[in-house]
Amino acid sequence: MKTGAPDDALRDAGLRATRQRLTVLDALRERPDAVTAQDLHMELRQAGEPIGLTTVYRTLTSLAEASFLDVFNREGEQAFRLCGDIHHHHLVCETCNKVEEIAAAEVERWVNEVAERRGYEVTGHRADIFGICADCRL
Amino acid sequence: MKTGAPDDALRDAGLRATRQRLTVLDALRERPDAVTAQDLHMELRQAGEPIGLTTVYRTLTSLAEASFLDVFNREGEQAFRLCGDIHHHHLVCETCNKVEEIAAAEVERWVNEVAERRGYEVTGHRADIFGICADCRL
DNA sequence: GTTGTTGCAAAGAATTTGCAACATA
DNA sequence: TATGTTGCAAATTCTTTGCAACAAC
Repeated sequence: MKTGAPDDALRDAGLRATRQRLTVLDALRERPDAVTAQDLHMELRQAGEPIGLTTVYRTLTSLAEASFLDVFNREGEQAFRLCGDIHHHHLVCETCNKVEEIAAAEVERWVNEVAERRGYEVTGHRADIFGICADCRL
Repeated sequence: MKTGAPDDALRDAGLRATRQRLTVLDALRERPDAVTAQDLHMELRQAGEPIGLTTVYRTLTSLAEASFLDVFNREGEQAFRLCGDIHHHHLVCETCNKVEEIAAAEVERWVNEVAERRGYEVTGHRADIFGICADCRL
């Protein structure tokens, strides 16, 4: 029994701990990159996990709504990734799709300044960096 | 004959200046906000412009590929907006969808610092602020 | 036992493609 | 006139929904 029981997130989200949902959560825990519902479903099926595409979609959507996942809108589709904190930014490797979280105090400062100067009430912001990680540059 | 002839962009992109493409470009010039192919098509048709949805999609895609438009991936669909410079950031009003461009020297500095610290070769970044503009707050 | 969950099949929405008619250079 | 462009209809792709069988609490 390890810390951070696999179904804590589900309980917290008011979702029943079904085999399928646990499977999805486990898969997400092992990836540093963001996945698509389609891709995740295919991988799980290939790994022998019996789970329907619909369920993958529903599980990812529920977890994202409960703020357990980050949602990335790639062209045409959306990718999901486990996230700890509510607020953070990302460093994304465009080659392997790995996503690292980054702190951004500087950005927050800049956001507030700009918004105030232009008369906006801030409701959110995003600041992501795209690049090629050290491993992929080898 | 005004400066910045409406079809300069098309010429530059190696595209023929057809009535439809000029119509799309004109429409884009009048909007400070990003539009969806579907929405733009509907508006043009309602305005009596004979143009097909397929053509709107193709025109927007071509212009975006030629860097004349910015592409915003909203959930499920993508919105386009005319852009002058290759690089800039945005202040987006979530109520009226207006998009203002903002300078972000501070952000550029932050981007380079973070990337270097983590061993990434920067290929791009994005920094947008979402909020409610002064007009919409009245 | 209740009530939430699953997953198939079908519906939907956004976008792309085949192809014959047509406009631009 | 030669080649790029249009637009309809049909095909694709991602995502959602209806609903009956089923699993969690």
